[in-house]
Amino acid sequence: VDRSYGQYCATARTLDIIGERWTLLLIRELLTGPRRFKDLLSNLPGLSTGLLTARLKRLEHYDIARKTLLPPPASTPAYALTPAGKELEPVVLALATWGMKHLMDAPGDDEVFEPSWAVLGMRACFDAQAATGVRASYEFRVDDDRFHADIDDGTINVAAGPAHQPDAVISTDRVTFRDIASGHTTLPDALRANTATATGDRALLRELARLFRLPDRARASS
Amino acid sequence: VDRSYGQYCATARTLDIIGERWTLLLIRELLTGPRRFKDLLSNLPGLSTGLLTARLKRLEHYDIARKTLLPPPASTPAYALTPAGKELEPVVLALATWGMKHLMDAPGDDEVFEPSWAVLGMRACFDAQAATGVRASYEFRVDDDRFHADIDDGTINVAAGPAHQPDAVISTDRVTFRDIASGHTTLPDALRANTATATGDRALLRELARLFRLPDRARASS
DNA sequence: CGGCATCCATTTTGATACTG
DNA sequence: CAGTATCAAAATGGATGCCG
Repeated sequence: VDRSYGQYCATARTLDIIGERWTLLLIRELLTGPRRFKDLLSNLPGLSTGLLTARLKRLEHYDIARKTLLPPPASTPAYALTPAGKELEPVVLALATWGMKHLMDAPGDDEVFEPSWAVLGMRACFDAQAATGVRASYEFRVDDDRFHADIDDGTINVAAGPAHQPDAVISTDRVTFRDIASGHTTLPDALRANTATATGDRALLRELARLFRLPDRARASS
Repeated sequence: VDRSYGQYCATARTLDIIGERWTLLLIRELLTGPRRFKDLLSNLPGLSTGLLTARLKRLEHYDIARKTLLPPPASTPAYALTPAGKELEPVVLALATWGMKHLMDAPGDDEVFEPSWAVLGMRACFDAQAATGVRASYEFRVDDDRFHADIDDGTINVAAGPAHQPDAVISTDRVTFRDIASGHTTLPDALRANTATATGDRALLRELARLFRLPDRARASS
């Protein structure tokens, strides 16, 4: 039940552990914060409860994720990455970066979308160079979901949940947000079309386009 | 036969294409240069001819690899990465970096090892900072295999084949090379034990330890 | 050598029903 | 809600035979 590539190679050994189907997407989910069993299921359509259990067990066994309790008043079980698990972020961001450059044509009719995925997208698109000396806190409200990006002199922290002291707040719906995140429209265009609204520091809002750069699209193979 | 995650997400789309078993290891092989069908088979024990054919077809379909002819006098068919395929190097290096830090205990009795894998390891361990202003060409001879690393002011190019004008040449056997690459011994120790020999620029040989740094081992979970 | 095709045993998966 | 248990469908692997 434990199929290994049988190679003394760092890449192969990593893939022995996290190379199975669903595992890297599961890690993607956990990279934006602790998640409950049912939320993992609903964000990974097609994954069955049994397989999710097996994957989580495996991640626990290798000290990549851990079962925890959400802080009160929730006090409900959830899964969170360990430090070793968080160190897999470069792997997921590298996959995302390549995908953004080569694969992000229009969404398929049957493709689902979760705003939290764009949280990782922002980490991948963040331009640390452009952010030197910049200090800003943005809050994003997408329907009922909200998350925030805190930027401080070349570093960024994007996570789920509201910002503590946002300098600017952007509100929009899921479809518009998806189109902005994928480069099919821009925030200024959405503001003009009234599908998005923004409040707060005007100058910092204009900075957004400079801080997050989508890669030039290279091709659109199917 | 084409199972997709069905998510509008760059990570998921990338995994739709290269997430199947064997695919990333196949890309690892091609990242060190064009390879013939039989060499791919022999470096990926357990992969069958039919599955290798299927994987190569898929990579060709997505313009990640291409079937080419090796230059004369060989003139034999081989597979090489396209530019888009080479851009997957950060993915493989990220996997390797994590694996080196967390998983590289002693080799299992049944684990195979190919020196070419260490070529990628060198790219992953290369410290661009430490190499500013350094210009050097190293050749490595591992039994009959040879490859080279050319360093020029913070950039590195590691590939199979001999160096054009090596400043230093290191010769050793596969086992010793494996132990050096995995941090279980060091080049100076191997030289003292006469399991490795080195000729050429002494100063540049000493530089090696500074240019390539293995990560601190974090744990050794099985 | 460089593949493609076929057959078959074994694993992995996906869907669904079920329990504390 | 958080999982277990079950079963059918699909993917994989290994061997082998064939052909240019």
